[in-house]
Amino acid sequence: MEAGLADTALTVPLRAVLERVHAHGPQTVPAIARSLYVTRQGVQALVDRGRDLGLVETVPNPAHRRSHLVVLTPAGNDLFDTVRADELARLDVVASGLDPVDVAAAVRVLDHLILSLEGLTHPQTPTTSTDPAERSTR
Amino acid sequence: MEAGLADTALTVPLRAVLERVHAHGPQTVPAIARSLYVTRQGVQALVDRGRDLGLVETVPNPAHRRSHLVVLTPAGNDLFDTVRADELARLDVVASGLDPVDVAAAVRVLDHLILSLEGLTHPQTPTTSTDPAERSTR
DNA sequence: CGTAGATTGACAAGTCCCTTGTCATTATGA
DNA sequence: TCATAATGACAAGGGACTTGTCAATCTACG
Repeated sequence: MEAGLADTALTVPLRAVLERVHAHGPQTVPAIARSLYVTRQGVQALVDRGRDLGLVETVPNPAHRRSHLVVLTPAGNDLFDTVRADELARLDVVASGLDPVDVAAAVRVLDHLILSLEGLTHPQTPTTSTDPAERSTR
Repeated sequence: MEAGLADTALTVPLRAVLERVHAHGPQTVPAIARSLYVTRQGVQALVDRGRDLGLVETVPNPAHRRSHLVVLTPAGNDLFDTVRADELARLDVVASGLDPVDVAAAVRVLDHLILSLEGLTHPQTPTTSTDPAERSTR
């Protein structure tokens, strides 16, 4: 994945933030942090850099006066689409040697691992858990 | 995995170095670095810390006057065994909900991914490639 | 309605891992 | 033998993450 980011100003964690906003729409910094299993302070630094790069911006949040929503700018959206297309092109080469049945099984295993490890390492609130719809994608 | 290291002086990368030496015996720093896809300088720093902790030591290398071999001390070996046992205990809980057939398929997929991505990102010498026997373990 | 507790923004200090770069020393192979 | 590659050692720097703190805001309950 890093290879596809080489020509851009993105890093892997920053790409993860963009992906999250791209897939789930405007969110607050703490919401992104919870979905990525890191602290809000760390995500805040990534968002700040994304804003400096003109890839994201913060808009008022009707549900909270101080906690703004992070959204993609047109430039950020375009860049993410480009990076994503680049990754998929590389993946096609890799996928050519894979059995779709095996891939489906692998997805089941990894989904189970994510859920199990989530239970092992974060045995608290199951409320803000990761959106299951995010997994099993492609 | 990090959870199992919480009580120890280990970090995830340092654990990886110990695992490599544990599984493949005495090796030079550059050899470990190649197997982990990082630079020898980075591994050298990890080995230095491992030595400070009394977990590894360097012994003369009959094949090279300056490039010593990294080996586990008894303390390092014991600690790794303990950590490993701890991890397996946790894994048993996770594995209870997994279909062995799916796991086997997942291993095939991941092996393919490792090899394919290795080809994509390191399109050079296939000589010092990762030992295939290391994968598909348990 | 008011207040206690939780969440959030903002700022700070610090650690860990990894990178690139350099130079002298040692190995390797033509 | 000699050019090239690999290695050790030292350095500088960056990126990501953590913990800690305090004030402002939100939420829920009495």
